Parts: sequence; C-alpha cells; structure tokens
Amino acid sequence: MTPDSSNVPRGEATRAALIKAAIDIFGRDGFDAASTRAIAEAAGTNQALIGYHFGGKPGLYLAVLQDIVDRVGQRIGPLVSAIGTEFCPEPGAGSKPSAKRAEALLHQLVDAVLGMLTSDESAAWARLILREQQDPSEGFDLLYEGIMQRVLFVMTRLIGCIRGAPADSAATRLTAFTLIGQTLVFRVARATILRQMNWSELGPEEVAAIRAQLHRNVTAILMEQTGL
Amino acid sequence: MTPDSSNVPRGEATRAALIKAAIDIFGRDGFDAASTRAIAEAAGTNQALIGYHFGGKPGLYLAVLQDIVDRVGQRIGPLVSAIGTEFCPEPGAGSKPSAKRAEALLHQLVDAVLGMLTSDESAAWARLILREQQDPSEGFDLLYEGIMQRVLFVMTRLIGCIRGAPADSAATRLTAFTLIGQTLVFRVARATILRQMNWSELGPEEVAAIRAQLHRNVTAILMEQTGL
DNA sequence: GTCTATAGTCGGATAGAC
DNA sequence: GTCTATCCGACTATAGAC
Repeated sequence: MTPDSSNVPRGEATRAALIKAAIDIFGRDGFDAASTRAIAEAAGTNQALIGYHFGGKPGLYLAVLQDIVDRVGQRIGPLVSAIGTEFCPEPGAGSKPSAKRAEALLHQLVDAVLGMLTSDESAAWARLILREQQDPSEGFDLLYEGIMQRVLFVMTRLIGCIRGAPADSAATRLTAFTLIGQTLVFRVARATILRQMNWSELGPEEVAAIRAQLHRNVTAILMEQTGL
Repeated sequence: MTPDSSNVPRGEATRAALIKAAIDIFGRDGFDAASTRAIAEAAGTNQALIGYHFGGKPGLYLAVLQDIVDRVGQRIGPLVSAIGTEFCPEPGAGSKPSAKRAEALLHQLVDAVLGMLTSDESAAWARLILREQQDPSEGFDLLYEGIMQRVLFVMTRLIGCIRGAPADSAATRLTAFTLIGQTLVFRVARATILRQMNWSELGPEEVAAIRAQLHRNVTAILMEQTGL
C-alpha cells in the first residue's frame, strides 16, 4: 500500500535494530563499559540516533529491559498464564485441581525455565538480569514485576497445592527459590559446569541430562514434606 | 627492631591497601568501568602506584582474584581439607566412612557455603566471580582451581558415599551443581528474594530459615536415590 | 529521520622530580 | 617507593547540515 518497502512506521526499524544490538552489548559489557558507538555500529546505524530515539544511553537501557521482559513473556508467558488461571484462588470457582496436576505443571514450569536459561539467546540478557540483581537500578522494577513476580506467584501456588500448605508461607517461598536456584545455576555457573563436566556446550543431550536431574530433585523436595 | 613502626617490608602496606580497595571497586563496577583513579583514592594512595606495584590495571585485577581465592580458602579451606583427607580414596587406607558421617559433613559444607555467600563481605567478591563465570578471562583459572574445583571435589565424594554411587559419575556431579545452585541463589537473586520475602536484609534470622530449608532439601534429594 | 563534526569529560599510562 | 603533571585516546552528548 504505502511506498515503503516494509510496513513499519518510519524509524521503527532503527529503533528495533538499536535495541537488538544493545541487548548484546549491554549484556556483554555492562551499562558503563558499553559504548553507544559500539551499539550504533552493531545496529548499522548512527550514534547520534540513540539520543534521538531514546533520549540517551539510560533511555536505551530502559528500553532494552522492557524488551527483555517481552521476550521472556513470549517464551514462558502462556504457560504461566495458564497455571495462573487454573490455580489462582477465585472465590466460588470450580473444584480445586489435584496435587498430581500441580506436580505435572510444576515440572513443566521448571522445564520451561531451564530451556530458557540454557538457550543461546538467553546468554546476553541473562547477564543483564544478573547485573540488575547484584546492583538494582531503577530498571529493576521492570524485571521484577514483569518476570520474577509472575513466575514466583504461580510457582508458590503449585507448591502450596502439592504440599497442602499456604502458598504465601515463608517455607513455600523459600522452596520456590531453591527450585529456581537449581535451575539458575546452569546459567550462572555455566563456565564451571562446562569445565567440570568436560562439556563444550549445553546442547540438547546435556540439557536432557540436567532436566532429568532436576525432575528427580523436584519430586524429592516436594514429596518430603508431603509425607509429614 | 627496624625503625619502621610496622614490620611489613616497605611498600607492602600500599600493595595490600590497593588490593583491598580494588576488590570493592572492581566488584561494584566491573573491570572496565572501575577506574584506577577511584581505586587509588579509596586506598589512600596514588594512582601511579598501580603501575608501579602491579604493572597496570590488569595486573591489579589478577592480584585481586588471587586475594579472593585466599580469603575463601581461609573461610572454608579447613573444612574442605578435612573432608578431603577423610574421603579421598587412598589405596590401602582405613575403613570407609559411613554414609551417615558423609551426610553430616555434607550438611556442614552446605552451611559453610551458605554462610559465606550470605555474608556482607562476600557481596563485593561474589560479583567478581559472577562476572568471571559469565565471561571468563584468563583469571578464571585462578578461581576455578582455587575454589570451585576444591569444593566440587569433596562434595561429589560425599554424595557418592551417601548414595553408594561413583563420585565421578555425571549424575553425582549434576546433583552437586544443584546443591550449589540452591545455595547460590540466595546471593545471585538476592534482590528478588528480599523483595519477595519482604525482608530488608539477610540477617541471622533469615539465614537460619534458609539454612533449615536447605537442610530439608539436601536430605530429600540424597535420600531419594538411596532407596532405589 | 538521519547524518557529520565537535565540544567537553574522563579514562589509563608514564615521565620525571623528590 | 611515592608523588605531580601530562599525554593521548575514548567516551557521551549535541549542534547543525541535509
């Protein structure tokens, strides 16, 4: 229809290219060490356009964080939403799902998080999140509310259902953190793990082995208190 | 004896002050963003002395990594060594320690690592280690051989003993990683955890709650496969 | 909306006095 | 062994042409 070869508004392609490049470079070097020159070059555009589109380096950084939230949402959002509607306590709603169902969904959730954290794509933005955790900036709220809070909410519901314990108790929440930790370690301590296992990458075979181990651990941890 | 008020060689105090300051600043800002000016100022010395004592910024960074290895070694080295001598397979040595003994030591080891990772002191250098894991430099070898390898070695021995499985099997190693991950998460995802728990810090009470949860998890994970 | 050019700041390294 | 002073490169932000 329009004379443009593409159908994005005029400078939208530039905006997207800058964000895409910025994820890599902010992720690799951190906010301070990353240079707007390098980002513009990687994006195939001009350095001055960062000021035009985002107001400056900090504005670009915030746009990058929002983009990460969107990417993660596309990956695990559907599963998280599905669990949320099934397990969110609605007064007068249908019968409560069984613990078996909750356990199956918890395994799915852990698998989804593991798949995300071991993907090559996650290497860049996982670093950004790690940095924000160590030294939260004003952008941390975006990540917390867009990712962590959502995942932890449904995870504590599942654990509470399996154990027959309150989802908001300290023990339930701490259990959720340890489940996340077991998964997170394969991204965070990746260099140590590759060296220790004599692996060269986290390919499908390696991820399958990890998945099996996590499955056993999740079952063991959740069965434990159920029997008390 | 000497006319000096202290008994360190001439510029040793300067060296130590620079390393102490550099741990904080490299930890907070990362290698690139940290400035030698800021480090020198924090150390109460002169910026040019970094070049004199360490040859430059990279040399100072390597000295900092070695210092971290030494600090961690002072904290958990004795326990790790004790476990190593008790569980290292020596041909013709005394009878094998019991699984009960191994489990007790494993709980001690996890406790020691948790105590280290939740200490205020660890905040600075834990960040440095995290960065090295995400993007290993030539200094990563120092950390791996000085810390990770030692801890994982004794941990896999303990797990192998408890399960009656080989300490070098993939499953044993993966289990060790998950145990580390459960502990590590309380340093790595600290910001998320504090917010989610509505805690303001990881003080003695909070650490005790975490410790109890880790204890339950470790028991559950190790009991699971023992019964098969 | 995109570009070039540049002003202003701050970085690491180092020469040379003491 | 420690200091001051300085060189030179890299950075962000921005003015102004197109």
